[in-house]
Amino acid sequence: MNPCKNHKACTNEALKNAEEICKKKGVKLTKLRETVLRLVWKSHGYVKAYDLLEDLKKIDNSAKPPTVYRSLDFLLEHGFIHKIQSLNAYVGCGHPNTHDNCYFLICNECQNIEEHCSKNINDIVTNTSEKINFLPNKITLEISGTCKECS
Amino acid sequence: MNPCKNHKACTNEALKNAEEICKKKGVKLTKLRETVLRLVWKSHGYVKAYDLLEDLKKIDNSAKPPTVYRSLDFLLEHGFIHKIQSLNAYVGCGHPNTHDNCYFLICNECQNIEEHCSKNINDIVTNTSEKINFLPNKITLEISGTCKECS
DNA sequence: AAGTAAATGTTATATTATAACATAATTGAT
DNA sequence: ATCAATTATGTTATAATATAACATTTACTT
Repeated sequence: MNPCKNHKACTNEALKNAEEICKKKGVKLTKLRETVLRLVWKSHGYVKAYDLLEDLKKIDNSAKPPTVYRSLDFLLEHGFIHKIQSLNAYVGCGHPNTHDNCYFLICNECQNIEEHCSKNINDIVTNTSEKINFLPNKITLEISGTCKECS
Repeated sequence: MNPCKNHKACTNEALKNAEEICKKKGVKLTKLRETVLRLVWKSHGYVKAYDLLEDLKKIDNSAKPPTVYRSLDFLLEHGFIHKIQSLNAYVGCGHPNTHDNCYFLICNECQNIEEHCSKNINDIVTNTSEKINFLPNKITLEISGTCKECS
């Protein structure tokens, strides 16, 4: 899954997108936040907060849990990463301009995560919910299984 | 949401179902497991593991985290409860014989959870996944929002 | 009754995340 | 440029969630 030809390019694009969006929004992608985003993007797999912390410590030994969680919070808030609830893990967002209607395919073998967006699925969920007068706010859809390459 | 007329009846039915299914499967719904299941069913809302632990301690002061988690594991394994991944919480399953294709509507106001099943949603997810040769194994679909009564 | 498997008890610790307060950097108004 | 305010980061401590490892008890099988 996600056999990207050139992962450095993926990462750089993600970083560039984040920069642009921050600029547009008037928020700051500080050095720390950028570093954390880069670390999240070290692969197309998911990363765990305390693994990020270990990675950060290699750069700045004084890093502590809040260092990581604050950056993660910022990155989540602005849609540069997503949290995978079923794994307590984080993954970079490949299309941070439109982070609606997303769901995640999680390969149990290679740990890679593919983010998909489907207005279709989103509409069905929304319609079904509204039929019973439930007003949906946030949809968490995570599908674990085995990806093409691993099966 | 879930304005059940008689929650005692809900609970008793859940307990009865669990008993029957255990009998059929040849597994044991021990006193402890039954107690935990009853505690999970104290409402239609979700419960947190350490709240259950507090509840259990009122009955048996020697209860400890593994006491709760082991029972939860058993109840999860046999489909008597579900884990709500986005909340790290647990909720009773209202129809434990057929716990496929389920998703959860979580009201942010009243904390109640309604479990729904839709072969429709499940099929769409499955088809969409398979189109890209992803073999789905487990689908986590959790929708938080506001229920009819709370909106 | 003895042996085995399953369940529970118990201690300790791992993992994930946040609260609370201190300091530093940045911004914006004067 | 300076001060005040805001934002970001540093730091210490601890809360919240979950499991590992081993001991004991209970239940089941023969």
